[in-house]
Amino acid sequence: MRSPAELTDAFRASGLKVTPQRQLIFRLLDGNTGHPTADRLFAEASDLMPGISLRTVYQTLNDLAAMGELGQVAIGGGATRFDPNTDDHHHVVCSSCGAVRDVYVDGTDQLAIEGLDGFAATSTSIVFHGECTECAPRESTS
Amino acid sequence: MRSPAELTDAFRASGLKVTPQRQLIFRLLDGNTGHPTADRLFAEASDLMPGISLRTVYQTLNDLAAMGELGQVAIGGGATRFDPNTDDHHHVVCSSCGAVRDVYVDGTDQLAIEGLDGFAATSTSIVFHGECTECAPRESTS
DNA sequence: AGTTTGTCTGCACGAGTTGCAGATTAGAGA
DNA sequence: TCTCTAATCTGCAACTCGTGCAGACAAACT
Repeated sequence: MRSPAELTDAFRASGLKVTPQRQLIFRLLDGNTGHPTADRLFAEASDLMPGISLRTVYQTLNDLAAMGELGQVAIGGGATRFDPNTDDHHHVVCSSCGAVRDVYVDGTDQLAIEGLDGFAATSTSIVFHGECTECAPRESTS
Repeated sequence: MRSPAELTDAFRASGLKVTPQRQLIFRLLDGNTGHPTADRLFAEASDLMPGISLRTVYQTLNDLAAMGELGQVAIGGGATRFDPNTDDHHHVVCSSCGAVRDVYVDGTDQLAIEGLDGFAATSTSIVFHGECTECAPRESTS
């Protein structure tokens, strides 16, 4: 995702208006590596701008995603996770707490895919499941 | 997923009962490569057994998944896709129609993952996105 | 066949997300 | 700066996917 200032220009260039609500969301996402849900961002935004609507948060996130400035991580189950990191990367998800972390994977071009059968794959998303350091069993201290 | 007959034994061995509804669902899943949603299976089941409840379909699918007989494919967006194929495999999803197909990927062990940072990854799921042969632009015949 | 215990159905509910409408405001032009 | 128009905001209803619950029912052991 580009910087809040650049997004401001990009929004106007697309005929979209730049409101205080949107600027706030730009700032909350800028450099955010926590892969927040819309609800989480709404909570953070509400602290800084009481009265902001959840609907507005969704609207802005969808706009950003449509512009390709924001990724959406499909882990199964709960709410959509948003990711301002638009680099070519993948994710690890903690099976216990649901934490998501960016990982960079090398060697995806060398994968031998069998069974494509005419299907043209244009992008790849890899999700690793495991346990984060917080949730990992610490020397079985039970 | 094992055969309907084997599942019958496995269910009973787990203290679960084997009902006509469950047997029907076993049969609908047996060899099914369409990655159906619960709703889709409910529609098919309803044709063969009018009056069957969607709740029962969910219940049975969850039981099968808990027993490890059924996989769940996390593509973003819609309903959960169920997959009776329990081999070590991955998926391609058509961006246009949402069709899902199994693919076998070789070389996942050679992937170099950077940024794990203590995170212990125990399983990997890869989803390729692209267009299926049905949806692919056919020589731009427009 | 009788009894126990899990299952079925139908419905209400809950999470996550989107559609809609009226009030509001960004931003271009006078 | 004032005006105008189109985009946006908020609040609420609605929608999708999935689960909890309760009473009727049936599988399967004895």
